[in-house]
Amino acid sequence: MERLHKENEMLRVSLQMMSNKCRILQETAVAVAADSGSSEDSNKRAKNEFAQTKMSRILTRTDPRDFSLVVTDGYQWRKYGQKVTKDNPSPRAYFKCSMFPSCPVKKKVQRCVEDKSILVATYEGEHNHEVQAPSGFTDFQDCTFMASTTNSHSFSPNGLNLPKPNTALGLALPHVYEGTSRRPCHDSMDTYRIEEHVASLTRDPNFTAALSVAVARSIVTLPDHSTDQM
DNA sequence: CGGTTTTGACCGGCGC
DNA sequence: GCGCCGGTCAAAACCG
Repeated sequence: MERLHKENEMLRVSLQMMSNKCRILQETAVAVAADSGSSEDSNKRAKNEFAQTKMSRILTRTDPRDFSLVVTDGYQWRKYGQKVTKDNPSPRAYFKCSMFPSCPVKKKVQRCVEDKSILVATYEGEHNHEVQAPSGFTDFQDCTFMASTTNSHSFSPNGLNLPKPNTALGLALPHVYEGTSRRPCHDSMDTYRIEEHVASLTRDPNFTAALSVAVARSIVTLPDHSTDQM
């Protein structure tokens, strides 16, 4: 019984967080537009990178007072370098996936020039393993939204091999598109569509309902030892 | 003690 | 060829 109360509370908190994220997503779509126009050179480079390897980007809004370069996404990362780049005074951190020694995935994390409260995480490659089950459901909550190069406008839930519990959330949350091999990063029309899309979603009571279902399902799919005892 | 982070050095690609 | 710049290495420090 107590567990049920806990789960209800968890569901309520999760829903609250999801709706917050929708707001964040809307805010950040604007930030992306501002950021993408900041450097032509980096755009060119980014375009080449996107064309050559499977890359994706996650934008995370953090506390402006928090200067750490940590983007929680369910994977374990080992930092192997940090560098201050020319076009951004904020240092860029380099991470490798440390869950599997053979996993080729790399991650670069840097603060947005325009809005230092936004962390831009660029993922390179694909994980060749499953993500470890998070110690708590909220461990994934910091992973706000993502841009998959393989499926820029769809609601593909697995752009980064996210685990099953997140799949439902992936279906509910749109991905922020930032760039593909065919299209430039500073596609204002895309940003506009994202904003429009998110705005409509946040106003849509059906979306909220869908979120409830998605969150509920994601909790159900988590291993629940309570069933052993009940 | 093992894993992670920090940080200066090094390397390779690219533009001039 | 040279210099700049981004990315990586590796040793030392740090931490649980």
